[in-house]
Order: sequence, then C-alpha cells, then structure tokens
Amino acid sequence: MSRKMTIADVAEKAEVSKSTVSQFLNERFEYMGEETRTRVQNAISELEYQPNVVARSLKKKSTSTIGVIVANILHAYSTQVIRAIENVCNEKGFSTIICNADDNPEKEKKYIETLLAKQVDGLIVVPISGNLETYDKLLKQNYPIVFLDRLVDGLNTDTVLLDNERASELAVSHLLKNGYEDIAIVTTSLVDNVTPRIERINGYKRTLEANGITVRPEFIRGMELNSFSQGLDALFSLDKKPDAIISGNDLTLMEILKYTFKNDIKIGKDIGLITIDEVSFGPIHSPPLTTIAQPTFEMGTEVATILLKKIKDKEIKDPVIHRHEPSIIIRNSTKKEGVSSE
Amino acid sequence: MSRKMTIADVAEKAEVSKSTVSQFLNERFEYMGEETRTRVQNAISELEYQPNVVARSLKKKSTSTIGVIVANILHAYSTQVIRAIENVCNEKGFSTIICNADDNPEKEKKYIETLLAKQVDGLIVVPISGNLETYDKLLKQNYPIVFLDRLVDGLNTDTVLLDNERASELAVSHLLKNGYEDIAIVTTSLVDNVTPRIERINGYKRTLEANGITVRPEFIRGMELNSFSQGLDALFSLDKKPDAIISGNDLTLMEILKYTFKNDIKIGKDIGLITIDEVSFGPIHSPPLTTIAQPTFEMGTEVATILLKKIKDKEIKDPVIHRHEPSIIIRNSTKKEGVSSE
DNA sequence: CTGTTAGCGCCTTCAT
DNA sequence: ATGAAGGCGCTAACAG
Repeated sequence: MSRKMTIADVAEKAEVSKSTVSQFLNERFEYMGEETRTRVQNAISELEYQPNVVARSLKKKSTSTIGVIVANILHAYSTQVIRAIENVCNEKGFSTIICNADDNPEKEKKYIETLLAKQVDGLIVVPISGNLETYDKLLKQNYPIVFLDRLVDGLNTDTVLLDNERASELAVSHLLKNGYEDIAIVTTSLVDNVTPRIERINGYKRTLEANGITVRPEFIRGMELNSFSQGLDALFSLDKKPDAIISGNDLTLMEILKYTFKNDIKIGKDIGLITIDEVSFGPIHSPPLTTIAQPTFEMGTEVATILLKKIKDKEIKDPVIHRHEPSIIIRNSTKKEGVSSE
Repeated sequence: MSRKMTIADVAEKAEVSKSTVSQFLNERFEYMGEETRTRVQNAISELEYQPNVVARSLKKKSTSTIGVIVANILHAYSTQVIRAIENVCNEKGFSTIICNADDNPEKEKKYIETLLAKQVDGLIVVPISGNLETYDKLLKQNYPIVFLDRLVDGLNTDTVLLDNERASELAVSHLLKNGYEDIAIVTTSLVDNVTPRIERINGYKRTLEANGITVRPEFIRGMELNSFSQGLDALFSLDKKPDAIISGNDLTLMEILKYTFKNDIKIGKDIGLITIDEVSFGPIHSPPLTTIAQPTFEMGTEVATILLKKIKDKEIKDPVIHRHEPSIIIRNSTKKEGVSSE
C-alpha cells in the first residue's frame, strides 16, 4: 500500500522546488521553462500524484463546494432542481453537497452549521420556517446564499420561485372553460405559511372572483399528509360537493389518487383533476393527468448560476426575486367524458 | 462582517493556550480544570466559534465524509438506497457526497478521482463497467470501498445486492400460477452485462425450465431506452405473442406502460404484468401493479454500516457478498379478469 | 524563471 | 492541569 504522494515528492522527483510544482498545478506556466514543465509533468504522472484538495482549501479559504438544503427531497421538484444545479456546478468545477431537511427546522439548522463548518462557499436553500435569525446573520455577513421555491418572511434576499398565482390561475381557468364550476383546492399543511401553498390558494381565490364565482372556504383545504383520508372524506361529504379538484403538489396528488382509487371515484367523469407539478406517470395514468408544470430545469439552472456569480464577484447587489412562468399540459383528467385517451 | 473566529481567538478570550481549547473541542476534559473548562466554554459561545473542519481534516487525515457514486440516479432504487445510507451516516457523524455517473464510465472515473482528491474516507458505488483497474488499485491499497447492486467482473470484494434470480423466480412462479404461460422478460440494455439484468434473466430461464417450459429467446429482450417502442412492437408482432411480461426495472416499466397505453393494450386482461422494483404509483395504477420489491432500506443500511466499519477498523477481512431477499406484492396486473380493484 | 519562507486552522506529543 | 512547538499539504508573496 503506497503512501499518498505529496507535492514534496513530486518536487524531489522532478528536482525542482515545491513552489514550482504548485505553479504547475495552478497552470501558471509562464513561471517556468519548457523543460522544467515537462519534468514536473512526468514526475506527476509517474508518481500518480493527486493534489490534496483539503490542504488546498485550507490555504485558499475556499472549497469550490456549495451546499444545497432542500426542505423535502420526496418532492419530485427537489430532485429535478438538484439535477440542474449539479449540472451547472459540474461545469464550473464546483461540487455540491445535498442535504434533506425533512421538513424539520432543527435538521435544517444542523445542516447549515455542518455545511458552514465544512467551509462551503455558498448555500442554496429551499427554506422551512424557523431559522430566520440564522439566515439574517449570514446575509449580514454577505455570505453567498440564494433561496429557492419559497420566500422567507422578513428576509429580503435573492430568491428563485414560481409565479404561483399564475399557476392556479391557469388551473382554475382551464377547469372553468371545461365546464367545472365547483372547484376545490387541496394541498399539504398550511401551518408554516409555505410560500407556494399560500400563493397558489391566493391565485385560486383571485381567479374565481375574477370570474364572478364566490369562494367557498370549505373548498380550500390544507392538511397534514397523514390526515388526507379524513380531510377528503369531509370534502366529499359536503352538501355541495366539488366537481373538480386542484392538487397543490405531487405529494398531495398521491393522496388524492389513493383516495379516489379506494372510493372508486372516476377522475374526469366523477371529478375533474388538475395537478400542480408534473409527475412521472402523468401521461400514462388513466386518465392522463392535466398538469401545471414548473420549469424546474431552468429554475435549478438559474439559482445555481446566481449563486456561483455571487461567490465569484462577491460584490453586494440589491436582492431580486426571480419568478418563473408555469405552463399547462392539457390531458384527460379535466374532460368530463372521462377516460378516453384521445 | 465579522472575521471568522479561530481557535486562537478562543484561546485568547479564555486566557488559555490553543492546545487547551483543542482538548476541549475534542472532549478530553480530563486534561483541564473545572474552571478552565467553563472559561473555554463561555469564550466559545460568546464568540460563536465554529471549528473549521477543513483544517481539522488536513491534520487528522480523515474527513468523516464518504462518497457515494450511483450508476443512474433516475432509478427509484438509487434514491431509496441513498436515503438509507444518509441515515446511517448522519447517526455516526459522517457526511455523504452523492454523485450520479449517468451510466457513463468516464463520469464515474472522474467522480472517483474528485472524491479521492477530496480525501473522502471511503466509497460506496453502484458500478458501471469499465473502471476495473481503478477499483483494483484502490482495493490493493486497502482503501475502504463497498459495492452495491452490481458485481464487478474480476473483482473480489464486499458487495451488497439482491438475490436477483430469486426475484424472477417469484415473478415467473406467480404468473404461471395465475394461468399465464407465454412469459416474456424485458429490460434495459444488456451490453454491459449489468448484474441484476443478467441474473434476472437467468432466474427467469431457470424457473421456466424447472416448470418444464421451453425458453423462447425471442421472449427475452434487453434494449436501450430509446428503442423500446420498436422492440415492443417486435415482441407483439410475434406469431406467438407473450401473454405476460416481466419488467426488469422501473425505467423499463415506464416504457412498457407508455407502449401499452398508446396501443390500448389492457394490462391484466390483454397481458399480465409484473414489475421488479416498487414504484410510487404501483398501488394506484389501473390496475394496481403486481411488484417484486427489493428491501432497499435494509440494503442501504447494510452497505453504509459495512463501509463505516471498514473505515473504523481498517483491518483486512475476506470480502463477502451479501444477498438480500426480494418479496412479492400481489396486486391486480396479474389477474386476467382485469381492472377490478378488489 | 525558480526557490525560500511563512502561514491557512487545527491537533498532538512532549515538557513543564 | 496547561502550554510550546512542530507539522498536515498546499499556496503565494517575495527574493534571487
């Protein structure tokens, strides 16, 4: 088992000083003769030398690594966005460390600390509520950080997110156009005022009102994942039942589908369904699911790009909120005729 | 913007030496008096001091970080297993860096190098073919590494994987019992001899033969993701068509479902379907999908545990192959009566 | 062009 | 019980 090679070994083998090797590694070839250069090159390959990035990071005070903390990795949105972020980072020679806070503010806090201790150069976070002071302190220090998907109350900073009101506007309009009138919106827990959920409900209300339809509070439901069954029972036991549902996200969709499956409610026919966030089986479900999609790839690309720019320039700019446009994919879950695939 | 605190700042504030602070950080309280200890404690909290793990890693020659390289993150299997790995690591104070090789050996190689340069303490990898020498060298140096899901040809080392033959045995037996006789198996590309695919086909053949059924080579198809459409066309144009299909993995399943959807082939009724690897929509698909499931959580937990043990003990043991038992979840895609949900 | 030097922040004998 | 000193592997002035 060969000992790990260091810059000193290379220097000795190439009969130059450590600094020259270091220059070589950092591609400052101006500082050495042609012949020295090849000697170093050869020494490196013969010894199979690999620089130690830990040592380099310590010296340079920069790790070329960013941290990404997502609120909940179970959302397809998270994984899609992460892939885009990794793409950008890879291209620019940055590594990413992904952390899943599991909707738990404690965990989020712990990850922030671990990542900072690891000296990551910046942070992308899909925030949960509850760590306002931590973020505030970081921002005051001008530490590079960009938020994604959610606004943090009381924080004025760069954020990339969907035009959520527009998302539900698209959904409601499409449902109305297709003859549905009693539209409910259901989503996951509202207790933490998670931006997309709140804004999607606002957009829902606004669009209904704009169409002269009275908003029925009992048609708006935010519930914990484990109480969907009762919640939907309640919704379907109303005197005036909804004839269409907007699902606020993919986790919600799964619960709705479980429910309609169990209770033999036919989507399209018995109830219209539109879901926000594209899921893998959207196109092959029976019936195929009309979907409001986010441009996840662009959003991921943009957060990463913004963060890397911040890290590089480190000049202080005014924070800006980047809204992305949702799009509608019209399929059959919003056709009353039902299951037909055409 | 406050400068980052170091051990020296703490030492000064607490009026002790750097070494004492270091002892404190490493919880060697025997080496200091009660009173010193609280002084240090206070200094740390007042300064909001956070140790720099980069410096610590350099000195200790260990990063408390492991690398995980998966062949393709798009498999649900990857993400499930990763979650289990992260659980174990978190508990033991280790971080994980996840890399997706995208079925590309070059990328895999690059990630190995990057991770080693980052001085990760060990590696978990779902290997693609083509990096045999790299792995071989690492193993010879007794570098901690554990493989997952796939055997590497010509490498004798610790590996955690499914009893793949048993998986297709479960599938075939169940189909036969339910009256299907002409069973095909389709999966993704066979060119790289990816272990699960090969073994699942072997198990399929073996079980058919054990039941006195002649194996038809035209019922065995491994294809690239982008040519499923033609491949399935060919399969369904056979004089003797299959009456049931075993889907080798989740990506394959999506292609099959797209195909049957487009061609209006009714699963269960027109063709039986069993899929290996549980997917999110398995239970709510119409009809619900009979599935061979892997114990992904246990598998992830086991690889991580084995790796961490290796890192800790660093004694050389004989490599062992850990096979896990698949299980069958019987649902309706293997009932000829078709779509009914009961 | 090349080498010398002085750290980066922390840990670890070894003295005291 | 505490401190001094050396060094992990690399970088970056600054000399030469």
